[in-house]
Amino acid sequence: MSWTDERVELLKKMWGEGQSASQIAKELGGVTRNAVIGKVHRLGLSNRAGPTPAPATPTAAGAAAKTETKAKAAPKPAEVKARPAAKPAARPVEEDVQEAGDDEDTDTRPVTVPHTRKAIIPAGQPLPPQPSANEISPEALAKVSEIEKKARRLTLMELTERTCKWPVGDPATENFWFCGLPTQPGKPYCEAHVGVAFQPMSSRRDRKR
DNA sequence: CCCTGATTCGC
DNA sequence: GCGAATCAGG
Repeated sequence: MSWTDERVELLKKMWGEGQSASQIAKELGGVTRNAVIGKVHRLGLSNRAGPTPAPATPTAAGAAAKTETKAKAAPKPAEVKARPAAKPAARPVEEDVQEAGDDEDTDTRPVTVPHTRKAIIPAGQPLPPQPSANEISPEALAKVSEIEKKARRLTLMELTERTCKWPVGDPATENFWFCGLPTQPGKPYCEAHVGVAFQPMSSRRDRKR
């Protein structure tokens, strides 16, 4: 594979969006993350952080006469600070806040759900189906509610191929996350969630209610 | 262990 | 220019 205009464009786009080199590599296909990183550097769009005014390069003073003069004033206004930033806004907060007086819960809760929540799915990848009030073995359900306490509570961006992609909570709420525990080899979910995600055809049928 | 980007250097 | 190997970290 070679770096065609299209591929380079996609690379720039994704890199600009804060995607990781490996993700970009997978998207492009035919290249490794190393190739992507290498290209990124050659393109000179490495530091995703704004034009960090690091002119005071003490080292560049005498020694290395590496005339790094490729800085064409790179006017990159579009260099948005696309930091993933997973705001910890809605943290359960289970600590006994011993504030001076004011014990009368002043309603300092994170955020209230916009009453009009229309099950909005966070754009993107194939999200696993919620088990809803289906017919799932109570054992499995119990197992799930158990592990959800241990879940890593990852954000969409933090998911990788080896993190459980089981969604928890309401996507329209701050209180939404993905399990994130280690996936079962070959599966998109962790052991517990595989249990409720993949119901054996037979058991489904046999389940008489 | 999983992952991240950065650098080097033979091709 | 390219990217595997390697480095340096989280």
